[in-house]
Amino acid sequence: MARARKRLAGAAGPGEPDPAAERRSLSAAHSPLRMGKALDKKGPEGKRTKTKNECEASAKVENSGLQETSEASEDCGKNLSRYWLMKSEPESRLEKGVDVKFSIEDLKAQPKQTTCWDGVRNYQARNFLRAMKLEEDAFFYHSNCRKPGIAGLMKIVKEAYPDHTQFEKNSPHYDPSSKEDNPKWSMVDVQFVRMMKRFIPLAELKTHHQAHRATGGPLKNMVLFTRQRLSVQPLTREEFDFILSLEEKEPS
DNA sequence: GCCAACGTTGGC
DNA sequence: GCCAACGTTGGC
Repeated sequence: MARARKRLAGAAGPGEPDPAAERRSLSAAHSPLRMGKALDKKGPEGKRTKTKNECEASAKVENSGLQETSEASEDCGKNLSRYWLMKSEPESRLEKGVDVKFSIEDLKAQPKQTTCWDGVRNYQARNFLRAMKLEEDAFFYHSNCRKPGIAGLMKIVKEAYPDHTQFEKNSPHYDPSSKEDNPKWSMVDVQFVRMMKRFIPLAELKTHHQAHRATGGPLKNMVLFTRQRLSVQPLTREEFDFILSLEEKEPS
């Protein structure tokens, strides 16, 4: 966002999590929570970002929970492709006097249609950012708005690096506990790929999720529903492909 | 380490 | 605007 808004990820407030909390989150495995996107710019880029990590690290972190391990281990070796869902608020909302709004239209309007995904302040979400690799696909999800749902597709164009907003006192995402020589929070850069052929509303995803819980369908464990509030979350390939297939169908 | 209070997320 | 879910804080 250019100013963005993002939602951040974490829930907690002021700030800074302690190591124990971090450990807990990591081990917990997963869950996604929420997130938001960010904003804007200040620097070269503006919005939120993601991170980078390697296979090993990422596989460990992530897998722990959310996805299946088997899948994860596979990834590590070869096809490491993973898919993501990242939340951002498309409607204006002030956070410490700063508008965190950042919609997919805002992303499209950025230079090179690229932004840094800043403002994530939740350990699980941060760890997912760190697990992201170049060229991976992510859904751009509109949250906390009149029409929540998946608006489009973007891809990771820069792996995780320190989120500069954690050091900026004026940022709504300033974290006084984070030190320059040991940054706590990360972001990645994302680039717009395309709008969904049709907007996929949260309600529709939920309907499928509920049906799939009974039938064993692809959305049965979708993190969007199993871990509320996670702003950066992983999707399996099956989840990703199923959601893309919804584009061709009539709204349900 | 437990756990109650607190604050945030985010759908409705 | 309400409020349920849930992560974080901080006393003990």
